[in-house]
Amino acid sequence: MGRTGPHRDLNLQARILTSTRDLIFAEGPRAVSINQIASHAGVGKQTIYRWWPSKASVVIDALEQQFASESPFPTSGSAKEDIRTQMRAVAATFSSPTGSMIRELVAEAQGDPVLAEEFRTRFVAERRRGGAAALRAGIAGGQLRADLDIEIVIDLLYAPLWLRMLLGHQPLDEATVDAIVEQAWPALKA
Amino acid sequence: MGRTGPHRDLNLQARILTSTRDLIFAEGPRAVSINQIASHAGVGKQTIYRWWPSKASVVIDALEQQFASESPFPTSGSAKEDIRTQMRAVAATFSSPTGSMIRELVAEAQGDPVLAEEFRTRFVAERRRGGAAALRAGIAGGQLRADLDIEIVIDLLYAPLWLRMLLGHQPLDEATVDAIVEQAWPALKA
Amino acid sequence: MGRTGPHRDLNLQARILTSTRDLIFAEGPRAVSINQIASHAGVGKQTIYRWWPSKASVVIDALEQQFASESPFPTSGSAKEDIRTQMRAVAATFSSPTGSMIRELVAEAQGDPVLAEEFRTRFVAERRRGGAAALRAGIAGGQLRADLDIEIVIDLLYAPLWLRMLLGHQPLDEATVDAIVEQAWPALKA
Amino acid sequence: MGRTGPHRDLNLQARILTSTRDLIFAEGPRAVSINQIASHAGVGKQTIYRWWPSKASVVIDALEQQFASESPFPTSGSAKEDIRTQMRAVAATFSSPTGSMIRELVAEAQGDPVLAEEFRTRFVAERRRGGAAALRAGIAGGQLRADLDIEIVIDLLYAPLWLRMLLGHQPLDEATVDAIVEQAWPALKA
DNA sequence: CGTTAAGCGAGACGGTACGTCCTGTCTTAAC
DNA sequence: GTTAAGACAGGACGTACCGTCTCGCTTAACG
Repeated sequence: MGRTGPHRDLNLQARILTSTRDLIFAEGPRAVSINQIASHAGVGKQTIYRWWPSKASVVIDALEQQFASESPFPTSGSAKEDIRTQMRAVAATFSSPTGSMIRELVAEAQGDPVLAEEFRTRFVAERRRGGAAALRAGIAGGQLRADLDIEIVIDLLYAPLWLRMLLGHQPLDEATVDAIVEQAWPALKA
Repeated sequence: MGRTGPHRDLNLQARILTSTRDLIFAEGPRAVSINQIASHAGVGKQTIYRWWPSKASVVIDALEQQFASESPFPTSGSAKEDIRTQMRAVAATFSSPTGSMIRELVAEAQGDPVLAEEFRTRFVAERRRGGAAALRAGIAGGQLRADLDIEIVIDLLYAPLWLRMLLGHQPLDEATVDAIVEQAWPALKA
Repeated sequence: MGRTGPHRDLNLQARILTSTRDLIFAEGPRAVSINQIASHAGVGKQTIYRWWPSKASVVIDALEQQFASESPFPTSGSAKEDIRTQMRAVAATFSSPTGSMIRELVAEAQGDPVLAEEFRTRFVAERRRGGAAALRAGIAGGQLRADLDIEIVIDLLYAPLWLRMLLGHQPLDEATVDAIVEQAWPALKA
Repeated sequence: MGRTGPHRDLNLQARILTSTRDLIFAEGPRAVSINQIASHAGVGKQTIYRWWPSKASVVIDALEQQFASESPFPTSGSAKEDIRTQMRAVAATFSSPTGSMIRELVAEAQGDPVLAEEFRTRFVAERRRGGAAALRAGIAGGQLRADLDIEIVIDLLYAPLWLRMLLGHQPLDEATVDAIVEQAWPALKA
């Protein structure tokens, strides 16, 4: 019992997300419209709205696709080293074109609570989990203080990276990461 | 060699900035258009565009006006206490309607390098100066480590507040501030 | 090779033209803005600009719509009588609210060569054709001179009506038409 | 009781009128703003509004200045020849840049009854007087029919020239003038 | 010969309309 | 029946011009 007409082309979603990413890479955050994405992907606007409620929702999926291939960090045994490695990876991402997508989402989320929640749940929480795991491993291994407030410490370490991406008030490179780790270390070490 | 003709009407400027602030407080940052500001201030649209290049530029000035009356923090003698007081004030501002204006500016700055630079120079740098002063005083008084990297430490302490305002992933209250200070203190104290 | 997607909504076009005519009749030609037309027709401004390059272009179409229902003049057998009848009809139109639309178009066309050409082709030429036909019939019937320069004679007869509409220097009524016909008749009759 | 202060600088008016004429010559009718005239004349806007109520009023004065040096037509003794000469002069003016000024005024007058009246009184009536004089001379000399309706005949002869300037539907040259005169002559001659 | 008030340039002002752009929904024709 | 193309209502944007107003410079008549 076959059906007639073309079927949902699953390639379409991928094409849309790729176009979104390419356009944001090329034009920077906030400079991309739904119309542009649609025509760049060779897709009708309705096809986008069928699956996503807003441009930002598309961006968040494109971002997730970007991270899909992310491999977990190897653990070296040294908590300080593992933290530094993770932070360097975050800094590198924030400095790369992928940072533009994140900046776009943060910007859009300021006026869209639904998106904000989605962004927190699907992206922010996800990234924090990795950091928390490293911290907990360090505590378990006796290298970090047992009484650390994990959420607070994650903010101490990572918020500077976020802020430098968003405001650009200070550089965001490996030296910066190292300085943060060194500066914060006395507060972390057992 | 003065110039002839009428000059910038400072009264008017104030009216525009006040209207901008009032509207943003009432409607939220994304819901305010230049037309609304103009008609609320009883002003022609061109008068706004004569003096500011964009809505965001008006907002940044309105924000500055908001902080113009800011009084300097009293110093208690205790570096830890002074830092905590300042951070609590920042957290309070970030949680107030004024925070909406800041969030709007951060969002808009993601796509507007000129605005971003203006925001860094006129707002961010200004606020960081206060924190740096408190830290230097603490170092001079022997209560804080002499080898602190001031810029890094400011980020450690304040970036979490910024990020909680922008992402809303964690609360932003006095308890949070206290937890941050306590957690970071071992890294700061002499 | 057809095209896909929705097509020009002719219903909508009619609504826009009717609104244009109604507003010009009510307010006079110069007092009508595109925004007014759009909101009176319950239409987005872009919908107007999608199909017409300027307000004047809309007016010219509204004018054409006005004349679409025009019935051809009955021929009485008397060339002089037929000419007079036609001229009276023109004078009546020029004196009616429809005259406002024509005056607006003539005015606008002074600064817009494209509109001028459109007006000549679609309105002026069309009206002149009727006059020319009457004249040729008169010549064929032996009532008018065989060597008439049709274009010149049409100007002789109708230009006074146009000019009185545009300048208002002299009345534009049936008596005027009759006087013109009587005065010019010796130059026309066989 | 005299007054103090500088007096009205009559040079200014001339400069304004010349600038107006130059700009209309250069840009065509309908393309000139008061701001442009003011800055081209090196004059404040208020100086223009001090003496003229509208842009069109300035144009009408500039036009009059243009005609100030006009010399009366010599009379040849032949009514037909005199009429033809006058009409050729009118056609030449209408075809020259001066025609742009007239077109601007006709256009503006369609929406401004006060200007329309001023234009009729100060320009149209003035020009018609010359034609009427030639016709009356021809009647007096027995070359033209005694029962001519002067106003109607002036329209018959000159309205085609006006209309060709305003609509551009037919050429406006000496051959045209000759054709009009020849075609109309049987209606005029005694 | 200094005072004073008008003429003047420059241009800021409130306001209106413009024509462009984008969003999110709806419609049509092709495959 | 899904799709690409794109029309649609709505509304913000930034520009241009209008006619009024204000500022400070210059200048001529009065005292």
